[in-house]
Amino acid sequence: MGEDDDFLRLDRQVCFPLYAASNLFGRLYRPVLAKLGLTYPQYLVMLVLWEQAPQSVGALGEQLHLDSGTLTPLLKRMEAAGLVTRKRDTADERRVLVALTEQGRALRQQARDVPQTLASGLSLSPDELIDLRASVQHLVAVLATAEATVSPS
Amino acid sequence: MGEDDDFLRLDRQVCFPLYAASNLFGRLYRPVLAKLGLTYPQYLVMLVLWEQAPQSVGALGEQLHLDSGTLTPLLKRMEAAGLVTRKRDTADERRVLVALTEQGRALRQQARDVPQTLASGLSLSPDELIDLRASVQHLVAVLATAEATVSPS
DNA sequence: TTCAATTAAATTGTACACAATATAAAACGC
DNA sequence: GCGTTTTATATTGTGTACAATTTAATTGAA
Repeated sequence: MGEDDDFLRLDRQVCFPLYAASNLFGRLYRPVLAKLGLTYPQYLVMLVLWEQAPQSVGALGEQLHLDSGTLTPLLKRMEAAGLVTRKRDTADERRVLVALTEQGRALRQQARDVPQTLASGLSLSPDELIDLRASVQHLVAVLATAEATVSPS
Repeated sequence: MGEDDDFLRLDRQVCFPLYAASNLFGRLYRPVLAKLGLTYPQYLVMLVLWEQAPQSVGALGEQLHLDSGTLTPLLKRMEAAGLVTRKRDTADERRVLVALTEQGRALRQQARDVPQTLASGLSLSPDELIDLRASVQHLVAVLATAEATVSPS
């Protein structure tokens, strides 16, 4: 194993800590979100819908970088939980519009301090958090571009 | 929705881009790793084993931040694919030692340029990549600590 | 207008993640 | 030594992720 093999070293990977961090975040959120009756991906869907609703499944997927294969069953569970409604768009019957129920809107108040609760256990300075967020946001943009390049729409 | 609700805004979240980036990375790796007969998590296991083998399931899990519920079926598939062996540790029959087969060791050569291939499509400068890696590595350390604090061993 | 492409969701099948539980071996107290 | 506790892995059940395919609606070109 020569020098050029070293790119396979664990501590050289970006993907690896990213993967671990994402899993760890999910695990940390779980008990907090369970009190709201949400899973971590469902919470992210709610964040998107609290910004704007109704939205089509495709629009949700674009923001979350998920496709209908993931979203459809997830949204059905959220519908069963009474948080959202799913209705065919009368203007374009191919689309399904996801809207918030009263309960779904009300949940925002209960979720109000979730971010604080999580952040408070993290011993990261606000500056570190802001820098990190900007870096990862940039990475997402780059990865989304790369994805589009490989499989152009 | 007052000012203090703003922590729920999507563009304020760290977890959200992290989640998206991890998924996007997995999607980007998939076609490349498929040629090696690996999934993305399996590739990470191989990275760990290429550093040192054999290792117990628990030791693997500590490095990958995964538990036996995830690793056991994954390792069984890798065993079925002929990449690793799983043997009870004769010194402690509770443990299972995961070792590389000849094929598993040989795969490292074929994986040699996977990191380059991926990075080349990313339009991130080496410095950006190094900074990002350090930031996320730090985050993992912080998250792992938080996890240990919530549910102490 | 018609019917061949395109588009939007849903479905199918495989592979993670993880909490909770089960099982079995080792360590420990006495 | 022996029962209790702890530790290491496996199992079970739920919920994602995603490629590939299917279904149905819209668009578009002749």
